[in-house]
Amino acid sequence: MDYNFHEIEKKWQKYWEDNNTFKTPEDLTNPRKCYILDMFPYPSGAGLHVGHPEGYTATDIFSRYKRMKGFNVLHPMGWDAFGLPAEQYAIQTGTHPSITTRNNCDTFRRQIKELGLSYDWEKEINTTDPKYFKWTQWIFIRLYNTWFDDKLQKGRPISELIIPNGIKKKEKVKYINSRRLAYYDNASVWWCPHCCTVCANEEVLNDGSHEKCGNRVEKRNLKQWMLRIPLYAERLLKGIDKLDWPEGIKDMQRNWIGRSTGAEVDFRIEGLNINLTVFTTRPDTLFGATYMVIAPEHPLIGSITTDEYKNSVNNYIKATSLKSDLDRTDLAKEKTGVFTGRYAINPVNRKQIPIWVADYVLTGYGTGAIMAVPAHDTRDFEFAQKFNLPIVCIQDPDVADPDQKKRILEGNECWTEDGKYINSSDKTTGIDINGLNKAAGVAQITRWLESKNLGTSKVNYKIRDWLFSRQRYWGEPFPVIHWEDGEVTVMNDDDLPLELPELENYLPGESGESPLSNSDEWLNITDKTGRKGRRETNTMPQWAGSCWYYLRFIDPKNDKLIFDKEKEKYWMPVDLYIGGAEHAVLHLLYSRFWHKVLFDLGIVSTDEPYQRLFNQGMILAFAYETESGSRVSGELVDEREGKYFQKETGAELKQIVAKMSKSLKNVVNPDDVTSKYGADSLRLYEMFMGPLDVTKPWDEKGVKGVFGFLGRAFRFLSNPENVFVGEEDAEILKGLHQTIKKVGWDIENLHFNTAISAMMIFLNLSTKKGKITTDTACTFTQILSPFAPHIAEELWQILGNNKTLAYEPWPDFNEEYLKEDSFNYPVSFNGKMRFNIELPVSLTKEEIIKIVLADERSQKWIGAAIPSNIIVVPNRIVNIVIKG
RNA sequence: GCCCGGAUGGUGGAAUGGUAGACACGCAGGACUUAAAAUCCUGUGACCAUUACGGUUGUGCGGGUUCAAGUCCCGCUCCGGGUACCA
Repeated sequence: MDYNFHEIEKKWQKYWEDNNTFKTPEDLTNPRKCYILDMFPYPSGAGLHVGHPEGYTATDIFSRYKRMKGFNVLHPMGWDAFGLPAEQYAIQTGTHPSITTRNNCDTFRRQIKELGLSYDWEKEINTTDPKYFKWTQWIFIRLYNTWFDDKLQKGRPISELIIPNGIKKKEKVKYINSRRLAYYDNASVWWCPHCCTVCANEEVLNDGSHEKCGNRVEKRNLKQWMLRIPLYAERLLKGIDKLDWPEGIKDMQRNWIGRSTGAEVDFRIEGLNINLTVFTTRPDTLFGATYMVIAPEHPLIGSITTDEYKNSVNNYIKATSLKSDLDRTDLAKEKTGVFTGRYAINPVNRKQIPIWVADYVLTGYGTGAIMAVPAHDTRDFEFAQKFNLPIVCIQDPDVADPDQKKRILEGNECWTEDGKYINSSDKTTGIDINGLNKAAGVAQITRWLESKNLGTSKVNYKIRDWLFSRQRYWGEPFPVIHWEDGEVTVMNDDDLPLELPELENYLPGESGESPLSNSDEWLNITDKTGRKGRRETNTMPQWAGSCWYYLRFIDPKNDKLIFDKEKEKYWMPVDLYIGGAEHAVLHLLYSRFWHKVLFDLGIVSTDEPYQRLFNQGMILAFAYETESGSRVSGELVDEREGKYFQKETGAELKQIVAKMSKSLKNVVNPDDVTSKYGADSLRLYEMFMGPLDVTKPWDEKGVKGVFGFLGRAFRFLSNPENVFVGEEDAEILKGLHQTIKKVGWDIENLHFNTAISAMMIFLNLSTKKGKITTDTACTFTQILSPFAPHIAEELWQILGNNKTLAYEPWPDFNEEYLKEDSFNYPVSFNGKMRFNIELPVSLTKEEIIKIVLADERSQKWIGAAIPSNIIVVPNRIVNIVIKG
């Protein structure tokens, strides 16, 4: 019988749909549950690309396998459908984004269904659906009404916030607002003039361009919604350790949070009654602090600067404010700065040190001021050299090179590693750390500072408040009203959702107002007392919907609650979460943050949302370049003897591997692959290409390979002449059970490429033998089914079964069949393999040595010499060591 | 600069410290066919032999540990990802 994949795939997709085969079990008593989640896609107008099915197939195989293992499986799909493209399209054509979104979702759903993925479509969600974003708004209200109790390291309802005595009524609101997890305030934010919206720091690329559109961004001062994610820094950091995530991703999150320990130290300012507080990770180097630097935006800059230096400092501030952040942070640029005319007192030795202003000190980190230790900090060293500030070495460096040592001791080279302190004592203050090493020095100085009330140990984090508003139309509206008397209120839960108004004009205002401000009717509101208010016109960023979608999947149609508590308790946490590494930090960190808040409020039962995470690698594609660098589409290329030529001109081309993109003319459309080879082949190829987590190039020739395998499998197993009832051949039986064992183990570890290879080996064995039993055929079909479900269902039916194999128990392997009575020993001499010898496994080491040495082939390698050592590793290797 | 990851045939890739190159692609030869496609069979790291059931060499480079290293350790090179004046 021919392998007619078109017919087979259509037939079984219809069967699964008609029978609701993959409906999530309602019964919550089965203790074996598995929540398997994909990072849901943004449904773009372009439809699916071959990168999508990679992760989806992986989770699908895992889901099908777990169902066969007897687990209750939750495996849903949905749409992260808010976002700019639909809005841009609305601006151009007037089509409402909801229409564009619906069409795109329809395309995605159709394409996904054609891949035979076993989602429970009753659980489908869409972030743009008011029934969904009602709850996104509901969570925002929770964030707004939560404060973080630092002592308990826990978020608590704002009603439990203790207001310090003596706070006046007006100050009280301010105080409360200063503690909310969500707050509204002026912020210096990145503004993209092209998109007319702000963007988060994370959305600005290294070169200062907007990630979404590629245009240059600029700073603006605007009123924005922010989330106090840094309050959860410690929790987010500690939580990482327990997670079964790739170490690389964990490190990225740790780096992003950026915890550093050190001390805050107060410096008295000469001639003023104020202190300048700095943060340092190296309080031990206080004796080497020869000057101080404050950021140009430092609040004390006005008071510190002396009259004489006002002009130059003001000019400097003006100059830096004109610089973009990009210019300021460009390391290649020379450091700049000016003297303020003022001096501070170094607390350890009472020495006067000058205070400078320089933009290499950032206002947003630490206290926005530093003590500069040029001898032991490369940035300070650079600055001191340029401005001829003193460089005092206070550590005898641990280096062997005497020349280098001399340079360091003389202050001509910077030393940031460990060493023994010198010049680090003072009689008047009574402190002395000379001779100590770094760890001891840090501890002693910190203790001394704390005892003298001059400083405290302190932990700082790089992570900043999360800019949470966008000047867009197509996003979740904030359930917030700004009243004419200045009060800000959030809506009642009962009044949610706050839906988006219909608009004629989707263009954002250049002033930083979202298109929502165009709708007067929606915008203006009056309360019972006649007080006028205006709705918040910003909308939430795209992250909002994806921050918690995994929770809604549990109970997507619940219109009373965000989800049923019992269901949440049963299904959470997500057992396997697969998606691209591009979300390593942002989505996963934001999502963890929200989850922890919900956990603190008792809304969810787990502290972390995603127990096991895996990142699939990107799929690249070959592209062809002419000598001049222009790109040639793959169809216009001839391959001859491993070289590539342009069909038209005959010119030789260079083959490169690159991201799929329109400009490279190397995009592969999954629909084309499916129509040519079928969904099972596409699935199998995506898994067979290589390990799931690495980037790998798409090669259509590889699809042919797995297509051939499926064809052979189908022709062999569907032919009654090959399948018989009776006793199975021992070799086949052994091969089958090896395959069961390997495939099961590989699926658990997401090693799909080697699982497929094992099945190929078994099929090759079977076809060589010519005949297998019906039992063997059925078992093989079962283990193939998670990978290539359509063909497996068809074969299952041909083999005489009458219902879906989706819930057939996964076959067990029998160790008995795997046992060998002999082993083909490789025999090596001095580690070099020379020949093989088949020996019974029951032999002792001595017996093995005897037989091997007696073998004539051994004589050739031993000759007249005497073996000095013979290593026998049972069932592995024999190694004979000969000296001389 | 710092943090991660990687480098294995013509290609994608296999290998709990134990026979490097499984499996697949490609290529070559053969069968079937009027022919092609499809399918099936055989061979295929390189080099040297080809009288062999032969030998040499080989996992980015240089050292080391070990009876034995693609795998472990030290020092590099190159490539990819993240991050960056974070005190």
